Amino acid sequence: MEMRRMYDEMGEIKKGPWKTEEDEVLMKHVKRYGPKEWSSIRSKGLLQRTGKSCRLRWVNKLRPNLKNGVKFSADEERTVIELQGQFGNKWARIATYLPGRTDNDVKNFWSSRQKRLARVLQSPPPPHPPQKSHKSLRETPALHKVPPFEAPKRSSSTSGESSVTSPKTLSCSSSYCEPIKMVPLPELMNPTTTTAATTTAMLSQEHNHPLGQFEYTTTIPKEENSCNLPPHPPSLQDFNHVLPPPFDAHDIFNQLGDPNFFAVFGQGGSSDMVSFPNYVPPGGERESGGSCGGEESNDPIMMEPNTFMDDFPMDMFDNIEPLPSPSKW
DNA sequence: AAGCATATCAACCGCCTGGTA
DNA sequence: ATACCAGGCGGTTGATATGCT
Repeated sequence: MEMRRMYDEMGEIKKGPWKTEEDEVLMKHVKRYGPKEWSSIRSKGLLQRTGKSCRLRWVNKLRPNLKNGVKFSADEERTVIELQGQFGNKWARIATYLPGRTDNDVKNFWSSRQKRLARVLQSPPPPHPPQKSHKSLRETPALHKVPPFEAPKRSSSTSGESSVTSPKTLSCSSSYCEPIKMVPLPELMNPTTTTAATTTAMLSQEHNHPLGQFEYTTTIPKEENSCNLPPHPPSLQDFNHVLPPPFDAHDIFNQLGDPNFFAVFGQGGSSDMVSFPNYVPPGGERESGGSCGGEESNDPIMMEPNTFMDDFPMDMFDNIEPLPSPSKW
């Protein structure tokens, strides 16, 4: 009778949560034929699940050595953040650097993080002095254990399983940047590249939000031979310049309670000490120095991979997409 | 204790790609 | 050349768990 129910109705595709019996059938199939021929499971009448469903179940839940129910470690979090900056939303690719994690795991982790960022940035600022509520602590349990973010390693992921593709090396030049664009933030956010750009753009998600009108001045390389320099990474002071009172960038970032948050900018810093050591404002000290050509060096002005630049590609304004409704988060 | 907000997770959907008949 | 199919992937959704008021 149970089996009868399991099959729903004759010929129908079974959907929904998997039962233990189904898992066992699937495991048996994989044991015998390997993780393939998923469609044959149904055609043989073993299960009324689609091949896709079977594959998904195996990949996400039944495969050996999965870290099911284990929270992302600080290292894993950093890896995801770093690789997301490099690869974008290529979850399957990112997951290959995280043993025991699936693309679904990575996707869910990132999605949760984004929602949290969105929520924090949309909520009104806390009264001064800013204080961490129990609530925010609860909602970022793992993140609070994360030690301050360190500059991403250049040639390997934290998992050590394999190397990240050779990162872009960005160095400074004598003609660093000149400000050329004022970008209304509602236009800045591209849902498909929700990284650092998102964080900034989220501040203006809702037009009736006090932050709705604020604009962020970005910069682009002055000349072609300026080594494709990125817009300068913003400091909290930069955010404060554009945040209308009573908002305070420190408050917002403190609310996040997410030290790894700053990883999206490519530089470390806890919520208590935020800094972008590589950042020199246009017309600043960088004017006088800097190497060009992209070779590795110890030059302190050289930017690490996964920098702010990765989040703000040069053509980022070419494909502006409408923002999703905040209610959909 | 109940109700609400939020986080987490599992699974589905639709699109894309590559192989093959 | 093309139609079909299987599998892979990213986006999304719904259910459940958890914690707070």
